[in-house]
Amino acid sequence: MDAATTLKNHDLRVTKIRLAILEALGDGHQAKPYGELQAALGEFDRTTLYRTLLALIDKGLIHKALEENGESYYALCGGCTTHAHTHDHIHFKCNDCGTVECLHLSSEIEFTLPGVAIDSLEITAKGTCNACSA
Amino acid sequence: MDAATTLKNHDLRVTKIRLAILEALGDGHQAKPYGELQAALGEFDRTTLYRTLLALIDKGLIHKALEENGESYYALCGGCTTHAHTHDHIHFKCNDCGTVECLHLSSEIEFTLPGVAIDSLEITAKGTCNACSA
DNA sequence: TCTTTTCTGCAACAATGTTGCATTAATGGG
DNA sequence: CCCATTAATGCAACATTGTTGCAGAAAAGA
Repeated sequence: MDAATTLKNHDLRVTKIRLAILEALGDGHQAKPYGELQAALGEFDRTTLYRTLLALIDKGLIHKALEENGESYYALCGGCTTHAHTHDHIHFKCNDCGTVECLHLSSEIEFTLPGVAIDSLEITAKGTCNACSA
Repeated sequence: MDAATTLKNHDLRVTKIRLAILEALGDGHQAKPYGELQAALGEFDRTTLYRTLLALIDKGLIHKALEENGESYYALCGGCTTHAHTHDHIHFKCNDCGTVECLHLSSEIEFTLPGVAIDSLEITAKGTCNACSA
């Protein structure tokens, strides 16, 4: 399914910046920092980028993978559907190359905390990726 | 051990703002957002607060518990020593009252990712806390 | 093509992060 | 207790991101 169709399916009009963002996010298993998106989409206004990201998040097309040093990382919601990301979805950041990947675990992470009800889990792992450790 | 001694033990001079920050962070199992710290420490310059937080983090007295919507939450390194927080340390945020707590798990969370070497894990759980679910 | 609805760009402002520099305060020695 | 040294603080200034209002431009469907 192409990007334009995806947008229509989510009640979003097909516009240049939306197509450009979806293209910039690539195959979706990698998250990109806001700054990189802004640089890649320099032809568009910063406010428009900001609002477009909000719209895409709202409609479940992308998600904020992580926030680090005041910068947000965004990624396509690949397999993830609109409903909450489940406990088998984690983000991995390579300390060497800076790449942030969305990964799925084969099994869910489980644990309980006394007295509290857990709605969502955000798990960020940091280390060295395949390519950088070679 | 009082705050002044703790500071000295970590190669930090004992100053007003440092004592005030340590006091503001209370017993340490709860993380406070930057904005709240700044409001509580209004008598000090914003830059000084910023640099003092960096210094306290650098010396292992406090840590950044989480970052959300561009705001950082800070907490005392209670049991944690200077070395990295281990996999049994998580942060829980109550969606109702906004409280962020540092919690320890009885068992470490374990999982592997093919090909990558994991150095650190950050786990943030969100939901409803004990008090708010009552 | 026209109309409606939404999106975009611009202006403007708030908050946090960050650095340089001069002044002030904390420490340890005498 | 005072002095010299070293580190911390406050101020100014600027970068980046987040955020809102509003008018003009563009998308969608009839």
